[in-house]
Amino acid sequence: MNTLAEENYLKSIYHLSMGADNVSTNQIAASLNTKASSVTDMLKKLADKALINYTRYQGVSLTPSGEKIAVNIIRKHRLWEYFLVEKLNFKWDEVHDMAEEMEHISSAELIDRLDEFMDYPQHDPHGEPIPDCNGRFKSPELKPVSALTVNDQGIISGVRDHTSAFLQYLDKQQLTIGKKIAITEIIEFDHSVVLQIENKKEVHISREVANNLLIAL
Amino acid sequence: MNTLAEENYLKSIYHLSMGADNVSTNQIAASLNTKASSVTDMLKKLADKALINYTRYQGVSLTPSGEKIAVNIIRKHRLWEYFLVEKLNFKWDEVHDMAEEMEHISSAELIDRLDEFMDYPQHDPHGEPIPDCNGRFKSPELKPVSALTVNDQGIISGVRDHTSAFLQYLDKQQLTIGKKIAITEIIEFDHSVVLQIENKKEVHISREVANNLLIAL
DNA sequence: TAAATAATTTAGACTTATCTAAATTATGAA
DNA sequence: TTCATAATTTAGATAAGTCTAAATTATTTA
Ligand SMILES: [Mn+2]
Ligand SMILES: [Mn+2]
Ligand SMILES: [Mn+2]
Ligand SMILES: [Mn+2]
Repeated sequence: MNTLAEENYLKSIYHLSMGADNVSTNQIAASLNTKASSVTDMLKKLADKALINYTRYQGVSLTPSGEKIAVNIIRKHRLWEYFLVEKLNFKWDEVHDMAEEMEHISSAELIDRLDEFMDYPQHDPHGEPIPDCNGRFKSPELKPVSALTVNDQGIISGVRDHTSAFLQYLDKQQLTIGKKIAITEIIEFDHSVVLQIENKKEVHISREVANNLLIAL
Repeated sequence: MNTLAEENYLKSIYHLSMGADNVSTNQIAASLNTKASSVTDMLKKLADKALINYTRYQGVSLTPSGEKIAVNIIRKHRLWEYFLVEKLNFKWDEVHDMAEEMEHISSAELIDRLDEFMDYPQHDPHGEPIPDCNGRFKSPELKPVSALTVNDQGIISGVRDHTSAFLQYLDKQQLTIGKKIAITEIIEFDHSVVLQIENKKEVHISREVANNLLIAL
């Protein structure tokens, strides 16, 4: 098995790989709140274990086995988040830190039973897809509200920012996962957006918010 | 907060304190599968943190704050074991190792919600009492079958041995928690015991088994 | 009560994961 | 293309937790 630190590095590299295909030492350091020199040390260790492709100064990518481990950690993270919200009634902005601990519980049998117990949920409380027990999942095509135009409509299906502040703001505006929205107006001056929620309430959101709210068309 | 290692030491000292009131270095080493010298190092650390009373060569006992931490770990261990058996359908011999990991999940809010979700169970799958959120619990007076005499009857309420081998044997004999039993005969030659389960099946158990099966009268 | 033996502690070393400071390599602006 | 700057790696420390081997203290036993 891998240590807790190794698992966190692999997960971080996996997430950072979504953007570019080679991840830099500094990116990893920033995402794990650690120093670049610590990252270099760990990269050597992960390369020795054949979990990453690493050549000095060139950044890293996950090998298939590294990716498999990362996806499994993410599966566990998202299933526990779903459990916390659906079974223990936590709010979607409260569960991330707990799941950061729970994702390291090792038993595969446990997580598969948990998956079954919750009836194989497809998405976590933030709209992220939950990999199945073989690590497979499909990421639906989501667009930020900021990429839509007037009269476009769709369903709120994810968030880019997972901070409590943002999620609580969305709660207050009733901009929660699953809600249907339609774009009413885009203010050119500041790129803020007016939208209508399920044919009722109208809300006016800033460009910042529009950038971080993801819609399935 | 305390490290995982510190928590395991406190829990071990707590359990060993049930017998005598001062726990020895070697006892702790044996229970944690480590070496006496490692234990000594940790005892100094725990004493510095005022979690144990320790003077060289004299063994240790928990301070009130050390005991509070230990009981909390035990609460978490037993609640997770209950969850695994009652919600995820694991067998009582399968859950201990998973709970050893889960007991270190730190959130108190999480464990209190889990407690509520399961409707405040009083005992874990092995019959051990589950401390409430204030650390309070009552240990019922239990006697091993080996301490009973012919015609005594009672309810199976706990086990001394938690190994898979023993628990699976009990399952096979239908000697499970909650079953009512009555002593039919005690064989003097080898101290084995014949007992009747809920007025039906008769089983013959060895002295060894009789010593490890606990009854509430 | 004095050895012998057992229990415990100390000394010194190792591993993992981290850090700061210094050295090296890469990059991009002039 | 050259050099200043940014990114990355190396060197050397530190802390937690563990180990083996040696030293110390306590306990038994004769
Ligand atoms: Mn999360
Ligand atoms: Mn999530
Ligand atoms: Mn247990
Ligand atoms: Mn138990």
